[in-house]
Amino acid sequence: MPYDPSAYPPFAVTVDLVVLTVRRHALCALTVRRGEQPFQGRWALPGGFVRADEDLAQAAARELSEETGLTAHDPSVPAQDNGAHLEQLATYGDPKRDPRMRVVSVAHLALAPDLPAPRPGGDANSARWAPVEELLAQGGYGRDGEPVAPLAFDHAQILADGVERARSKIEYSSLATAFCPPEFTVGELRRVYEAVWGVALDPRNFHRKVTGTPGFLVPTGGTTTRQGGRPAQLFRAGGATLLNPPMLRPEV
Amino acid sequence: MPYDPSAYPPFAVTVDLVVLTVRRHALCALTVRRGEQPFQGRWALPGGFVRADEDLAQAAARELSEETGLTAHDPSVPAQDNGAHLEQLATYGDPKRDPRMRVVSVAHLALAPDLPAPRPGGDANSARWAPVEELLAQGGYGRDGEPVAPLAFDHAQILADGVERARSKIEYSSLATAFCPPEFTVGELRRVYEAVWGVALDPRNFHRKVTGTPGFLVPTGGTTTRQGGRPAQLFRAGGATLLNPPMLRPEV
DNA sequence: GATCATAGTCGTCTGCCTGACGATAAACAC
DNA sequence: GTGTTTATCGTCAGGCAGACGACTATGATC
Repeated sequence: MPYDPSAYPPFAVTVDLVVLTVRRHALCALTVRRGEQPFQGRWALPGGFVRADEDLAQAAARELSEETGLTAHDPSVPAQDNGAHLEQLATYGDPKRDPRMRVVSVAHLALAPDLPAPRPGGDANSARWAPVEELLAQGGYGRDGEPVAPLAFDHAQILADGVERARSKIEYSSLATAFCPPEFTVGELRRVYEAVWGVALDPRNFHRKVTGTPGFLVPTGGTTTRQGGRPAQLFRAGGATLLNPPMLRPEV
Repeated sequence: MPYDPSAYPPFAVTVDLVVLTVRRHALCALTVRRGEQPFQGRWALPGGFVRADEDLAQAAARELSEETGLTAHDPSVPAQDNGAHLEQLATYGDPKRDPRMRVVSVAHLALAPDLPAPRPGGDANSARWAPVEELLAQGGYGRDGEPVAPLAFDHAQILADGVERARSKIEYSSLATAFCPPEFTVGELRRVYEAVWGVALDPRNFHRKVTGTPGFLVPTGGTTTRQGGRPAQLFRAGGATLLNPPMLRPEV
């Protein structure tokens, strides 16, 4: 198989982002409204072309910053504030996924704490956080009864894969803290798990589990009552990244 | 961000394969000798360009077939014979990973049973199964005392990622059976786990665990003594793909 | 201020799973 | 027959998770 660099088929390479957060007890994804054909006016995942001198991770971090203002965590620096977790998800390269030309998209998954407001690009109507439940309800209806158009391109599949990755990854890693602000309570962390998994968890067993896992949570000393009820201890994420034994997602 | 299809930077897209098998109690990977610059004469992972009308998975399956004669399992058809497991691993796109041009490589992971002989391409000296331990021993020495040159390009990183994926995936899935022939004994399956993880497992506890997990193994009724000792029951892989609870990799 | 609702935290109990390991079974080599 | 090898069954103790009772500390309401 002789290697002829001039004979390779030309591709465009993009990065698409599945940016997840937890808002009002629901797992939400960032979507942007497409301004051009194809799929004009439809919602899509944010993304863009990889530049000629850019690594894939750099391109994903740049797109994330452009769309949300978030900076990506450097994985080598564990306990960082004000940043999102960013990792490569999978690559999608069906020849017909973009009708215009051959585009291979390297999807990335970002997990972010709840942001004050969707500030993407400055354009008001062009971006929003939408519950993944609505986005993935194919041909269904949103919470307000409006019919929901499916996402552009193969973005519904990409989103589904990203959500599944997030759901399984918070089982055996401490990634759920990426959805939380720098300081958070055990109850807030539990509501993250409940929103991502879509189940109810026993507060007592959850508390025992997360406080008993070494390196998962570090108490800051402070307390808060922002959730109402008895004041709760505040924690920061500990250094541990892998939970052993893992959190178990309830069956059924 | 206006979308200008004529302004995208041109990329070449390839698939690279991490093909793993278990031979003589060791986890081995398929490597091919490079015939051209750069890295001429060095060992590399098999791979090649994605064709213009090909899906990424199709390209990976085609390369796998060309190099090994294996056909890839269709994941939608569970209990298939004479095929390898094939899944996407990750995508590598550092701008400098190929000195000639911008190449993005979508790496795939294939798990295959021990093959009679490496029959890649027909060229004798151009391909071999090598223990991953030797391939990843950076600047180390192989089993025969010969110094080992590291793999070409970033293939050592790709191989390491593939091995780690395989090691973690046999924990919670039934994928270890992909390393076994269609019918196999509990002891043979245990040796697969031992080779992939590089640890020794208790035969009695292992036997209890795998035979007690519903859907993992289906007895065929036959027995064999091909491993010596008392005849062992033969099994086929059951329909279950996820093991719950998982096999636990021993600590340290 | 008493009462209530809400959320957080600590304990107990039971069942399941795992790791350590003894014992037996069925083949082959000599 | 004896020894060696591998397979398979059993036992026991420790750890962890699910179910759930009890108590604590706030703010809201009357």
